[in-house]
Amino acid sequence: MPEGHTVHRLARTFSSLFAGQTLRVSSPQGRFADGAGVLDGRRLVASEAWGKQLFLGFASDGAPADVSGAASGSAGTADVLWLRTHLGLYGAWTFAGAPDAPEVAHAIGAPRRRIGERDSVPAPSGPDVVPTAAAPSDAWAAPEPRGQVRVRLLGAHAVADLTGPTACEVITADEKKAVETRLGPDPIRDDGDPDPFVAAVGRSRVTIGQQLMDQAVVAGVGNIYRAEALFRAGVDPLRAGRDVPAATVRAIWDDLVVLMRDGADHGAIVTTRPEDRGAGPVLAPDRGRTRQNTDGSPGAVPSDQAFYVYHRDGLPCRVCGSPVLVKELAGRNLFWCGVCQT
DNA sequence: AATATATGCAAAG
DNA sequence: TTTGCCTATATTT
Repeated sequence: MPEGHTVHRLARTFSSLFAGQTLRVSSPQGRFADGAGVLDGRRLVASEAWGKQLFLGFASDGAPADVSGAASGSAGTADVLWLRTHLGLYGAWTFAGAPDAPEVAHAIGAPRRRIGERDSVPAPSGPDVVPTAAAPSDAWAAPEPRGQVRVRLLGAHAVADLTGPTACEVITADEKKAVETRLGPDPIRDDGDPDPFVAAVGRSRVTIGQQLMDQAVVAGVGNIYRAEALFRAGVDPLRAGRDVPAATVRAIWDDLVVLMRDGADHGAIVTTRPEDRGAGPVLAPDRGRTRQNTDGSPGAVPSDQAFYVYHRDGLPCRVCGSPVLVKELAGRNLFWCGVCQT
């Protein structure tokens, strides 16, 4: 459910909460017991995102911290093990922290009702407070895991719980490289290169709508960014990629860079231009569906005005007024305006 | 209590 | 192209 912006935001959150710390790693649910045992007691030295993949690098305790993950080639990278996670449709990380922990969103991932403020619990002042490498400035105990927690990362002043991931495994640097090799460029990453994206779209008869969802073509785009970027570009999702001018494909990339980086910064997807948002409450009847990523702080834009076409089927197009269309394509709902997008 | 739904992916047919 | 999987939440029976 999270698209790439969410995962980049997670990578930043892990850096700010746990960078350089020796972590206790466990699997309360038990399904990741082996992997947790391997990582337990190691030090977090890197936190990276590529598309929807999150990579957390763990060095054996005592290795120098290098959370940028940039110093490849230096001694010490060899013994880094990586925790690769992918949230899939329902995965989510939830966080809780001591009062002195950096402020983070309570939950990042699948839409979750906010449970309240931080789930921090007063220290039991008993002997069973888990000691951590970097001693917390004051006593703090992590809350009990709630639900099916596959992995729990416990640091000096914060805890992160993962539920419902579609992927969760410990891999080597070589295996990480292999995963990255089959991913397309990521518009959020500084090293994201538009050329392979433009080339891939242009050489295929597969519809541009499907190609935007193909993580080997472009990494991090999901159903919302696909629908919204194509609307903003005025491109019919059902057009064959090779029939879309390269300059238009390149413009879509440039737009994705802006939209997705903004999403990563703010924690919410907003694609509407101010002039296209309704002044008052938009007539959209509430169909009981989540309209927007709920991670991070709520943006200034009401969630029912954040999108042009995503989940707006049957409602009037914000630009031309004709009803927004929906169709199932390759198992996912595709939303678009049949008039504005050609 | 059972069912429907979700911003995803990959293996099987 | 279809199926299976991972989970929490809202809606319906």
